[in-house]
Amino acid sequence: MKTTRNTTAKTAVLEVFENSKTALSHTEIQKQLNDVCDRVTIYRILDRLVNEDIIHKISNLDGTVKYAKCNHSHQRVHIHNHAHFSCENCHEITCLENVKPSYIMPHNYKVNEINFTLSGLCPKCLNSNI
Amino acid sequence: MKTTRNTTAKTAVLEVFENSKTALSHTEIQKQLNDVCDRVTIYRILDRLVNEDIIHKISNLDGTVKYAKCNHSHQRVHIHNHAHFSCENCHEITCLENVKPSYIMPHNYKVNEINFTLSGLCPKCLNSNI
DNA sequence: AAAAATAACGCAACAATGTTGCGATTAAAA
DNA sequence: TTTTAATCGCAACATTGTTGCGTTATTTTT
Repeated sequence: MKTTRNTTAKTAVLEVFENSKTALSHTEIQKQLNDVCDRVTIYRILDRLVNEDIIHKISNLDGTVKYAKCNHSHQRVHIHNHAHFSCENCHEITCLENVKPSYIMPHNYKVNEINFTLSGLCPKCLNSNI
Repeated sequence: MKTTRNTTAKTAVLEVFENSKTALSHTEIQKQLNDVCDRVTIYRILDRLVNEDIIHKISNLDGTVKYAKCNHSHQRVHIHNHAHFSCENCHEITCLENVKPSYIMPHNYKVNEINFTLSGLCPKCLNSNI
C-alpha cells in the first residue's frame, strides 16, 4: 500500500477544515488558502483525505459537492452515516451528528454507504424569517 | 404564471423516462434521443419537468446528477421523499419506492425536502458476485 | 382559419468544475 | 547524506451546466 505524506498543502487544507463549522466546496477551500497551492493539488488532497477517511464528500440536491471533517469527539474512526442539513437560503451545509435515519431495505441489496441530506431552512435563517 | 407547452422535444424526453427503469443523467438522455434536439434544450426541458413535478433530480455521492420519473401507481402527485439506490458496480440508480427513512430532527430546522441515497451493490450485481 | 402572442428552440459563446500527463520538487525511508 | 517515490505545478483538456439572442412553433385570440 502506498504511504501517505504530510505536506504543507495537506496540512493547510486540514487546518481550513478545522476552522470551519460547515462543509466546504473545492472553491471555498481554494479561496481560504489563497495560493498556498495549485487548484489541482487541492483536488488531489481532497481525494486523498476522503480515501484516508479523514473527511467525507457530500453531494447536494443542487449538484454542488462539498467536503466536511465531522466532529466525532469520542470516536477514533470517521463515521459519516449521519445526516447533513443543507440550507436553501444561506447554502451552508452542516452535519446533524445525532440524526441517523432508520429504514428497512428490501432483500438482495448490499448497502455500503448512506447519504442522507435534508434541505430547508437552518435555525439561523429561520429566525431571521426569510 | 407562465403556461407550459407540449413540444416534440419534451414528449421525446418523457418517452425516454417512460422506457427507463433507472434514473438517467443528462448525457444518457442525450444519447437516447440522438439529435432530436439540442443539448441546451434538454437542460431546459429537465428544468421544466422538475418544476412541474413530473420528474425529480437525484444527486449522487460521486457528484453526478440524474433524473427520474418515479412510478407512483396510485398517487396523483409525484412524491420523491423515498430512497434511491446507487450501485457502485453498474452505477445504475433505482428508486426504492417503499424505503422511507424515519428520523428525529433537532428543533429550529424547517425541512422542505429530503434526499436519501444508499449505495452499495444492487441485486443484479450482487448475484453475479463482483 | 388567420393573426397575434409568447413559450420553446438552436446556436454560439462562456463559465465552472473536474481530470490527466509529465517533468520538477520534496517528505520520508534507507 | 543519498535514495525513492509521493506530491506538486503547470498546461492542456474534458465534462457539465448557463446565458443571450434571434428564430421557430405552439397556443390563444380575433
